[in-house]
Amino acid sequence: MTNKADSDFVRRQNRHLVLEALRFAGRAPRIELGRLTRLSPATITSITTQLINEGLLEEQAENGVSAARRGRPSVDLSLKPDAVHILAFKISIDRFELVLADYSGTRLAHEVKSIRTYQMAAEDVGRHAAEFILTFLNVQKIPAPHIRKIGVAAQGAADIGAGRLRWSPAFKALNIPIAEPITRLTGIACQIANDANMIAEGLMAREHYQYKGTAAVMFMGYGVGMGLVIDGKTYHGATGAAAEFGHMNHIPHGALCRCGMAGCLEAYASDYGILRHAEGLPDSVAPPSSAVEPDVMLALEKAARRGDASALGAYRKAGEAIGFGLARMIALLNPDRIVISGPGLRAFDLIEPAINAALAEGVVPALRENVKIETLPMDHDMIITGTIDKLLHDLDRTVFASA
Amino acid sequence: MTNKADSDFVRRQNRHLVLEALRFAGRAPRIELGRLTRLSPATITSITTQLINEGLLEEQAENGVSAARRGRPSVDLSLKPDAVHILAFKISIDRFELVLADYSGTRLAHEVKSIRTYQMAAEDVGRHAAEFILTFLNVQKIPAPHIRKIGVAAQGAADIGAGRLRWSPAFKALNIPIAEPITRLTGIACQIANDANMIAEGLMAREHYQYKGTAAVMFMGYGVGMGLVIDGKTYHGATGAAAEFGHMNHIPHGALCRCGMAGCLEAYASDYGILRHAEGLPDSVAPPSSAVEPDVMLALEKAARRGDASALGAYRKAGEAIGFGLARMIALLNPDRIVISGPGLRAFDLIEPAINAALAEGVVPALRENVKIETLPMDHDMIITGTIDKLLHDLDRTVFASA
DNA sequence: ACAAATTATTTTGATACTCAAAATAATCTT
DNA sequence: AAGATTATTTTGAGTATCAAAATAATTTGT
Repeated sequence: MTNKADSDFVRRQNRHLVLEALRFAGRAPRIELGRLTRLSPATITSITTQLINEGLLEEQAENGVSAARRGRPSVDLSLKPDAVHILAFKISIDRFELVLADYSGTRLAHEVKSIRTYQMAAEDVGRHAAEFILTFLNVQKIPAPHIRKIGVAAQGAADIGAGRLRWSPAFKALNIPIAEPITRLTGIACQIANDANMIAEGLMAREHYQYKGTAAVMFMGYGVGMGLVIDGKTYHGATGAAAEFGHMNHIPHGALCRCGMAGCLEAYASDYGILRHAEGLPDSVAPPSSAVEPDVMLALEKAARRGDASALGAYRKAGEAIGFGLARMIALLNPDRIVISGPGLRAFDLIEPAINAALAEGVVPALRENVKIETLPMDHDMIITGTIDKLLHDLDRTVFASA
Repeated sequence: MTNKADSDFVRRQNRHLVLEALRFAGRAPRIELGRLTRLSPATITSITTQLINEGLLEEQAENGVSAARRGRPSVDLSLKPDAVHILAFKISIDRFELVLADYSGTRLAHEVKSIRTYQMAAEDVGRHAAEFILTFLNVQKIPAPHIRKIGVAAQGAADIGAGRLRWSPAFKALNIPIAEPITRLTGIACQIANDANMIAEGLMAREHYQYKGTAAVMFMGYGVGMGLVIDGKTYHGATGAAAEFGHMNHIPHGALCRCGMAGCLEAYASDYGILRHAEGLPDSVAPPSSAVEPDVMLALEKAARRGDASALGAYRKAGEAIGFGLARMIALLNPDRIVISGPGLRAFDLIEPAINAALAEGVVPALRENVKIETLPMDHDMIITGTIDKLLHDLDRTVFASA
């Protein structure tokens, strides 16, 4: 059951609609916003003047486009960049990354720090993160109060409500508090999310203004992740740890996984899983604690392309794991789209036949036929992009939608 | 992105709220509706008088409850039973079942028909169904136009949009048109759904007025089904064939399933799968085309309780399949609740240890710990109940919520 | 028996929002 | 320079909700 509606709700909803339309379009005249939102010109005028007065929107001087047309020229509106600033913080193995962005989503500054994460004590992580943030803001000469929100994207299982990282390959420690210490030490609101979810977020936000379907965005590389978009919204599960596709069991009592369990999909299809098979090591060999170097994977790929049987076999096993994993996911969720991305895509042609074979064997054709499988060239930045998108959309919805 | 809001939307939303509150409460005075919906007394008066005038609500004479209290006594309102009538139609192997219900959800008539479904030609199914319905209405002396909607619940994969049954254990034929022929021949609007989804629907509607969580309702018996409730709404997937838990692959290249694939969970955990193992037959033996007789399963259960090793082994295999299936589902969806039901529950104590063992092995403890697993005694009627609930909720939302 | 107290419901008047239609603004065409 | 055309704003109407006041229907107390 949803909540009651009143005129306050109406205004919030429609303000939100206008903001999202403009975020999607980049810049657009009022008449176009009316078309996108289906609101009348009168209402658009009312809402946009309000938003301009609040400093969220601004008129763009040069329009150009309509110069050759008859009639009163339209005036483009756009989000006002300095309405608010946000920080996207990406945590991966031995690496902190920070990006400052404005309200329009434009990136203003970028900073990377190498830092030994794996052995870090749980209670120190937040402090290290906060120090990194404060130094960054100091260098950029931006006072912390100008930042409205920090979004942290990390590998592993995030507990969104508690702002903690339940488990992550970047850390040996478990249940690491992230959001609370950052907020306490910097004074800036902070939320945490899973990195694959952020990719899905960014992808859907970018491609579809009103995407209402169900899509699974898979991500393969040093690990295997997934972001789920269900009925047009990124799905986080009861505690924010949904779509742990990499740790969905593939073979009962199977290969040893980084997470400590046996038989996880990741233990067959991630960089280290593929490598372990290619090297002929038994499934019971413990995975390495740090990421596999890119050139090692490159060498493996080359070997496979030369026809090396054990390399080819390892890729085949990876494809079979992914294929059956996707088959299981399809049976459960009946999505209309699957998007595959990640650095592992480089060797996708070596994996794909096994994926397709497994899909043909693992799920009834009627269901299989109904899902479109696409690949998307990897862009490491997509996690940051998605985090920025999510932060801004959240602000639009929760903060700026209300008067 | 959602739709624009206007005063029309506000009224619809709040009318819906009032209807749902009353459906939940059964009967309640206006003041209580105000509390449940958070609408002001003035608004409740306005909405309820309108609904009464439209013949959807009525005042109840005897209140009784508040007789001993001071002040103006409250007047209970309730849904007016004869505002509308609906039909719930359950299709299972060799069996049609029809229930007539009124707007309050009260069942008015019930009819079962034995009919050979399995060999039926795809194009005949709708005609047989329509004939059954028309005969029923004739006997009950109810003109077809008095029925607002028919809801069909069937085993197997339903294509909700197309109103077809893609695949069902009740029929040998595939892609059977259901909704269209029924509507054409009876003149009554018709929709189709998966039976396990209807159980989930009924369960959630009954237990929680404002349940917002994510739950999986599993159903074990002649087959294995599942209904998913995601963020408080039953989830149907892109084409209405979601939650085909029974046909989620368990073991690659594994046991032969009714659906024609190999290795489906159902091939291990359904009646026929358990029986096949108990009888020591190889996994490649084709499943029977009709349901296993209940007394056969009862005999198997007794054998297991006597300590029969092959029977116990079969139950153990079933538990392992279910346990790993649930583990995979948990990794993917991170639900807060799992409800297990169905006739197979009778032997649940024989299966449970293996389920728990598989869960312990198949999913990281952090995720496992976060989900509550409950069992619910089977009530065959729950499919009908859920179908009625869904029909009425849909009517409340789509038809009666608008002026 | 009757006033006071109490609780439920309805009525009244104010406010907020969208929208259609009219008015105004700013351009191009001829 | 008048007319055509397109974008935006203004005006006036309509419909919601809501707070506060009024009314209704009881019980309690004397």
